[in-house]
Amino acid sequence: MDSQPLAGMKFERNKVRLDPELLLFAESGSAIRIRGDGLACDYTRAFRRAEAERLLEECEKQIEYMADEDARVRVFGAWHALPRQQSAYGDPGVTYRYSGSTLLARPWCPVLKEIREHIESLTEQPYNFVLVNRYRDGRDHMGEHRDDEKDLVRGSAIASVSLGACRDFCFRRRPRGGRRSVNAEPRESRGCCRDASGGSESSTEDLSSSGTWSSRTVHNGGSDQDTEQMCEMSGMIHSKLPKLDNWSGNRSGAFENDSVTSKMLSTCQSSASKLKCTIERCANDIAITVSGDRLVMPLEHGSVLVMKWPTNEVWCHALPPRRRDKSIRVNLTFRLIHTGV
DNA sequence: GAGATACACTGCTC
DNA sequence: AGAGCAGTGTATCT
Ligand SMILES: [Mn+2]
Repeated sequence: MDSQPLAGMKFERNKVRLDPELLLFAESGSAIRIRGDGLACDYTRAFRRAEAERLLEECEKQIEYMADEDARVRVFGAWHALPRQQSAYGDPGVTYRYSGSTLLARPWCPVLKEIREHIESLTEQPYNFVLVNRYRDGRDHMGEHRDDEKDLVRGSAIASVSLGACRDFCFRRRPRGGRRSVNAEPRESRGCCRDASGGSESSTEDLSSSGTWSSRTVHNGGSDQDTEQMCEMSGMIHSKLPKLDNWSGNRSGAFENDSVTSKMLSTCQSSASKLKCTIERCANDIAITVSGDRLVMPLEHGSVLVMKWPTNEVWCHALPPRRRDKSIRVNLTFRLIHTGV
């Protein structure tokens, strides 16, 4: 479990199975921290309700979206309209490429500037770009993907601010689009061997010491040396980012209970042996569910989810349709993009 | 230049 | 009827 040489470690996809029965509840108004098995995410409320409402209103007034006819992507050879509205803002000249498309940043508008400043101070990381996705109703969605663009500064975090409708957000380890025959793994029991008892309190630090993810870059010729460098970088940012412990004051209203009942103020920790992932929560009421190999969490109005390295190296995420929902959601993903210089 | 990848869809089962 | 998986059938990037 400790110090093996990076080069000697092997990542085996699907070796680690999530406990399908795991269901975690917490009280709301604060923070969740997920660590382990390649996941490194922090979640908290970033704005109190009234403020979030105002910000959403301003976003609706100020943000301009691509014309529908421009919002198209090509996937698996076919062109499709995006199942959502999209736009991009950022520092002058910053562009972001994904899935063959190039987005050119519009100059910051006041509300995005304001939100960016708040999120920068909360996460202690600068951002020079924000991708805006507007989900008109529960039919709008986003498919599984990783934010693994080369334009992103290696090891930097992505801060995802949610305004409006609460929608589920899913993480999945499995690769999209199963390779056929050649690499197909021999069927392996997909059943839930439920021996949930195990427990074996994994420590929060298994992220940096365990080898489950570290030797494996994704499927593009990253070297072990790259990986080591990223580990170092991640360590740096890791030490700066988790401000969760300091949030118990009234800063940002993170613990203000103006919309929910908040009971426990103690930090509790849960872990599932199969998940090898630690979930810490502070007085929280959102439910994180793990079923099969999916981890699902609702993203509330006024919240921020910080996806840190190495989350996007291995885990896909998606915003699946929720067809019963009728209301809009605006999502802002703040990013740090390489500028040519 | 070869090999991996795919922010989308449909079609199917439950 | 909604949710979630499987399989894309070809351009693009490394
Ligand atoms: Mn994303």
